[in-house]
Amino acid sequence: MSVQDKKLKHKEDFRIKILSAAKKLFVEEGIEATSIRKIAKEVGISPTTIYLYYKDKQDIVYALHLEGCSLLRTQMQALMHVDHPFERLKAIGKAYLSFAVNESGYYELLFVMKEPMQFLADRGEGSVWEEGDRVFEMLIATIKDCQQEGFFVGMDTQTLSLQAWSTVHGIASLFLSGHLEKLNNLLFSEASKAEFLERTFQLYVSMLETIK
Amino acid sequence: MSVQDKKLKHKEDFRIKILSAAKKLFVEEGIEATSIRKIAKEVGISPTTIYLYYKDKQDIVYALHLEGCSLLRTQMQALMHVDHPFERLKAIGKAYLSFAVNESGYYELLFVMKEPMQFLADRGEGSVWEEGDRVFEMLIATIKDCQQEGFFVGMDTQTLSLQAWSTVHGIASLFLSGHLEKLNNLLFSEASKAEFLERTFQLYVSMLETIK
DNA sequence: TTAAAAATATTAACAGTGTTAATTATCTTT
DNA sequence: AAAGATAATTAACACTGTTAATATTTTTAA
Repeated sequence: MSVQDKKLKHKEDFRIKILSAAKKLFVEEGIEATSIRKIAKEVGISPTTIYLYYKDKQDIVYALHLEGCSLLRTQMQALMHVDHPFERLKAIGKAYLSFAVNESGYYELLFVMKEPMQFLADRGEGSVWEEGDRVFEMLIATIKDCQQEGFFVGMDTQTLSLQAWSTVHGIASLFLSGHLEKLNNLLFSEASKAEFLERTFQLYVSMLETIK
Repeated sequence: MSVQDKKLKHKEDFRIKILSAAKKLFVEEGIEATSIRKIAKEVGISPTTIYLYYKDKQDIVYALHLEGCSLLRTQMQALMHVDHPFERLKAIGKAYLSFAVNESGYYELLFVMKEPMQFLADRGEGSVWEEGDRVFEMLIATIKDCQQEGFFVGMDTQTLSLQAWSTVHGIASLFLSGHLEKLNNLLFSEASKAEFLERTFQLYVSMLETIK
């Protein structure tokens, strides 16, 4: 291994070290409470050393967001084998909601926080959220398959996909932000907390089945 | 006017002064960039003086959120006279989306940020988001009216209401967070930006019409 | 092997943040 | 006018992200 390769490896190793420290902290204490200084302490280096491996904090946040993206994509990819497209669509929706609940930190990073999108915007006007695109692509493909099987005939695929995403994102984000909990009209007990996502999702599914 | 009344008035005047300074800053520079120190400078007082009138920053954020709530409620209230309940439902949905676009700062304060809900949670476990409740109540009432007119027969009113809210919130929040913009699959031009909200909303409306 | 050069890491520092304690100024009451 | 209560301020703490200057280590060249 040449010296140059060693350097690159060292650089990559450190990037990973920093990132996993960041992830550990942000899982344990939340994304807001995760500072550069705490990450540095976790890795055992000086705070400024981090800037040799990441441009700034947004860069770290973006890198973390990429990890979340690939995790979600992996989970959804496992469902792409489901034969019947409408069943697959339902499975994807459920998986998305599960991801929101079980990986709430990642979910906020991917779909709620502005930072990752701002990072892309800073990178240039025409920059694209490729990792998000890949995930969304699976939804589009599934809905296209549905249409070929006679579902949603004559409807615009893109609008349909965006609407499906909006629906699950809407309920997931209201849930995670704590808004549902504080709404008296929904006076739900601890037990039925997660059930609320399920019920709303099921209603949407039944609406999709009706319009067929 | 007694001395005690004068004191109360002075206190209330100052609370309003601080709040409108906060609102001005957060409209001009965004909510993130609005600090206690900047608010104080805007009012022309010392930063610590603010703590004589508001418990902490979260308290100010919550007060600001209340103003946003009443603004949204006012706008929606103006639609409650629409006779046909389904037409009213559509009008409410449009008004909600308009609020999200035209009062994006308030929208984030009301439905995206965790702080106001955290403020309630800190106030006690059984605390309720009354102002939000009042807005949501209008949606529930409208959907109930729809059901009495033969729409959505046999469906759960609460779930239906929550699902309607989720749908519009989903598209609004994805739009405001910048996620839609960076999605290549949606490659939308500047002109069609707002159109995306409209299209997705219309699709939902047509779905509601279909299930009738 | 040693001296120069380059890469890497650290400390010090800046300009901010929210917030509290101690101190000063102002107003109210006796 | 003096005493007491209220209001407002300054000073300070413990943080934040980030940059410049300095020190250390590693690599290259003589």
